[in-house]
Amino acid sequence: MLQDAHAPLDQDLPAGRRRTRTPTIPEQIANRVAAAIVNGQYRDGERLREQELAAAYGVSRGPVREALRALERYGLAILLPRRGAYVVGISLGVIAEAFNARAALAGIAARQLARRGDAAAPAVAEMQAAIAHAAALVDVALDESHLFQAAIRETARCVYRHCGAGHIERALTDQVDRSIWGLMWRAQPLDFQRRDRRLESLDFWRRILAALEARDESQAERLIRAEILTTRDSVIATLATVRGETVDPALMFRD
Amino acid sequence: MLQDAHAPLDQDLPAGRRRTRTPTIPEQIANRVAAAIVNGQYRDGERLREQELAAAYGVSRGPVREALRALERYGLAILLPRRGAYVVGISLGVIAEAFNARAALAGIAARQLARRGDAAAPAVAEMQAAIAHAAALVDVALDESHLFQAAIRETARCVYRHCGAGHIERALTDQVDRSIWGLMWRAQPLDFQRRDRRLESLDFWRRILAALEARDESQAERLIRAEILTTRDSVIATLATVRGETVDPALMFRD
DNA sequence: TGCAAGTCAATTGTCGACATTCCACAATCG
DNA sequence: CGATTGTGGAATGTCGACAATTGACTTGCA
Repeated sequence: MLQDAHAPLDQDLPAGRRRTRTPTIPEQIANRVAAAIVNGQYRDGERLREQELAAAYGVSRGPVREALRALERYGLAILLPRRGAYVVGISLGVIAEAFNARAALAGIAARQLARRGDAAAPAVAEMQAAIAHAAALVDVALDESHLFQAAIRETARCVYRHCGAGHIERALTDQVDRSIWGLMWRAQPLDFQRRDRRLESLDFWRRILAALEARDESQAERLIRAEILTTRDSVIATLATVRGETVDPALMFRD
Repeated sequence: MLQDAHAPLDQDLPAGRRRTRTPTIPEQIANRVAAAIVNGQYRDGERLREQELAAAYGVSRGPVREALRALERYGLAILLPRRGAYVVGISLGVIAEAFNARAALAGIAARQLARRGDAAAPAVAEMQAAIAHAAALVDVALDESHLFQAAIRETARCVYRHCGAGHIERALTDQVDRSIWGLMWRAQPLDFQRRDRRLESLDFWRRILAALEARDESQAERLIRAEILTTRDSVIATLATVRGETVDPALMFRD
């Protein structure tokens, strides 16, 4: 795995053609390697050599080291002191479980938010803004789909932020966000490259917002679960094709 | 905050006097700064300058950069690209909440484990070993209290590992472990410097083990909650003295 | 006087070289 | 013949220097 001498990093492009707010070099490297891992282009346990990666991306080992630390944080690699970095193979089952866990948590959060009554007003306002932002990005270029995804992600975060299930619940959601989402939001842009999926997701969130405004707990929970499980199915289907791998059907429940 | 030019890092000690399995330099730096943050020796938002830290610990900026990434992972600092690292002040309330969250989760895990019947056998065996290990470390030196703490931590992990509440529950526990524990196991060695606390904790775990063997769900849950909340009270009391800070009494509930 | 653009010091980002440690292999010994 | 110890190569860890960017200050202009 290193066949792709890759497209140039953003830093190598003329300033005029740069994407919005250029991510740092370590971030870009981490994102590319992460995507490669999620797409199954690395074997489980495969070694990630600093020198190799540095050469492949045309940078020195410093930024690569940082990228490896980031991958470790996302659970996509393990770093053994003095022994190097190794890929943690992510099976489709693990990815499916991540979506399932999130669906459950998000469902609870949405239900609680709907129950909160007027205390949910700030959430609704923020969601409207976030959804509008996402809507404006529906037709963004294929390789910019992460922008749309970020907007959708922000919409979801509004729900978690304001679910108000005590500081404990909030803390948990935050923590989970750091890692499980780490997987998901690497897989999802792949999904949002399809315009119909963008529209579908947008529609889901509009209906979720409506349910919250109507304080319909069950509907809010049902819809947010459906949105996440739909994403799961779409992402898993894509990855299953790319990786030629199958998933335990039991993990793909719909309920 | 940098008055302590600090004790020498382990690397500077002769090999014979080194502690077991010397941590890497970045780890040691991260641990010291983290302890300083938890102990309230930094103000919220205070800047962490790479050059300063490097000079203070007698290393170059490379290891310091890595240590800062680790602190970010623990939620004790935020890193802004090109703008440096800033301390995230951890209030006693946040620490108390971390313990509270853990108490709730651990209680559930213990209950489920007790309910699992003979499937819990491996957990019991591992716990016995871990407790024996901890017992052997009861009289370890004050500045080695982290060794005892590690043994106790392993004991707790046995419960989480085998609680078997589905992959989802396990994943959540793992995720929470990465961050919330990040706070707790930095605060706890402080606590375990007192021999009576070590004995008390050991006793708790022996009783928890007995409850698990007896398959007494309620007792197992009650005890593990009590152990964690006891630790919470002790740690918070110590920190409150050191930092001259008070905590919302509502967070210090007992059952 | 208020605002804008330009400049400068300080700090982080990156690099290449050197030091250290680990692993694999091989030679030696029991 | 198996186990242990020594050696060599390769990769990670660390370092100091240079480059790039930021934010604050100063300067110029309306």
